[in-house]
Amino acid sequence: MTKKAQNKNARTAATHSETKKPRKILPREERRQQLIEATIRCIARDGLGSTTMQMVTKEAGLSLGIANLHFETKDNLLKETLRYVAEEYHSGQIAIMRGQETEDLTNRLTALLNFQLSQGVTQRQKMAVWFAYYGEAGARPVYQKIVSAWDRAAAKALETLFEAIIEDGQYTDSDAADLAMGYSALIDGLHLALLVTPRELTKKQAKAIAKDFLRRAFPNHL
Amino acid sequence: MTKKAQNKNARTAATHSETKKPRKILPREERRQQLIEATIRCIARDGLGSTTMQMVTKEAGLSLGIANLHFETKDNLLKETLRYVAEEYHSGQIAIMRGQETEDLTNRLTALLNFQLSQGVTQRQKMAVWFAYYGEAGARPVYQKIVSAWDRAAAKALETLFEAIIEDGQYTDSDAADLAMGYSALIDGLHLALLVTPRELTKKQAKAIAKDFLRRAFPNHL
DNA sequence: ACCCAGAATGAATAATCATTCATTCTTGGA
DNA sequence: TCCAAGAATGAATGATTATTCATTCTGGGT
Repeated sequence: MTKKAQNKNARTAATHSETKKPRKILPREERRQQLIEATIRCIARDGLGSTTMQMVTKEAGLSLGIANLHFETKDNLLKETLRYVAEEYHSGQIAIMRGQETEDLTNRLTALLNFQLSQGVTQRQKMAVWFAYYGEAGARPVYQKIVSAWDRAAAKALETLFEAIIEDGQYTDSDAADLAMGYSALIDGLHLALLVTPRELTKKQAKAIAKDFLRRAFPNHL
Repeated sequence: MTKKAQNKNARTAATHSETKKPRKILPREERRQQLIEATIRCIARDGLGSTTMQMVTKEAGLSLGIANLHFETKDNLLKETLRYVAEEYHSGQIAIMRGQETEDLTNRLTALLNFQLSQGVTQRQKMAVWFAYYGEAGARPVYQKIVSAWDRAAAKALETLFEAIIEDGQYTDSDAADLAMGYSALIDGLHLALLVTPRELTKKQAKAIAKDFLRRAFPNHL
């Protein structure tokens, strides 16, 4: 028997021991989530530009056609992935800023900072996806649109928090809007530095730098 | 005579008035620069991921094969484009920071800020290219390598400048390295905001925010 | 005036990819 | 137990793309 014939047999015989994969059927939403998470890993590993359907479905351990079955098109899969990451980050942020947990402004501020530079947010996977989309945002208005609603909500919440702190601490020469924009720009910039030049910046340092910014702005609170 | 025949003639007859393009021969370096600039425009307009050789060469008004002739591969063209943008930005920055023009530290500081948020640097074209590459940097070490040498040099120059200012102003409780990292993160974040949400932030505002950061850090100098 | 080195062209090639869909398989309910 | 609804598969298709290279053209040197 030739090797070719053996291979053919192996592929034909359903009872062969090696690499049998019992097809599993799951509800639509579970599969969608599974595919979104595989997409995140692929984008982080290989970049948005060279992520293919083959890679994503293989990463998820499923067949090639599955992504089109649940997302129609690749474009759709990418948009849903961005939506997921954006929602995860921004909703977490906003929950802290609107903060039911604590009335104390200083606590809310440090909780926000700790979240924004937390292990979960600053893992390469998440930041890589984030900046991959930013990189294409200039050319793809649809990406901007997905993020902008969340972005505005987060900016508004931050401004409101800063206003309360400014009033509480009588920082009369500070503008809440400008400070909020500056602080979120700083956080974005630190995320970028953590992603691109991790050798030059630890998470601990990043936290210290962000805290410095807040201390200079609100000295009576930190 | 049919329309088809006319078209055929038009294409064949070298003397026809319409769309004749006298082939021009230029030295290698000029063509390379022309192609790099076309690449920048394409990345800004359509994104790094969907920029094709056809688009770049058409944008440059040249034939399809020309880019491979002068850059060997598309990958090479993209790397050289990044190198060009990185050099333009960082060499400009560093020249100001090392500043022969003025010994005055405050002047040097504001000159730096004005350059970093100048018309030339903050035009969509340049920022879009910049962040398109950052978006892929996580997956493409070669991009990190191209930028990192310049990046370290700029960071070093900024740190040196800040050290001088700290000594000059006796800001004893400030760390030059942390301040420098914070300031460049802030500038990066402002660039990102100008690119992605230009409606929410003007260049004037961005300058005011950056200046605020420096004022809080070096109150006696600004 | 006239070559010819090499710059420029673009049709052809080969590789890669997203998407389709005929077929196979799974499982909850009758 | 058995069946049908529909979930999952992956070979095939058609579109797009980077790259090649035979051919054409240009202009500086003789």
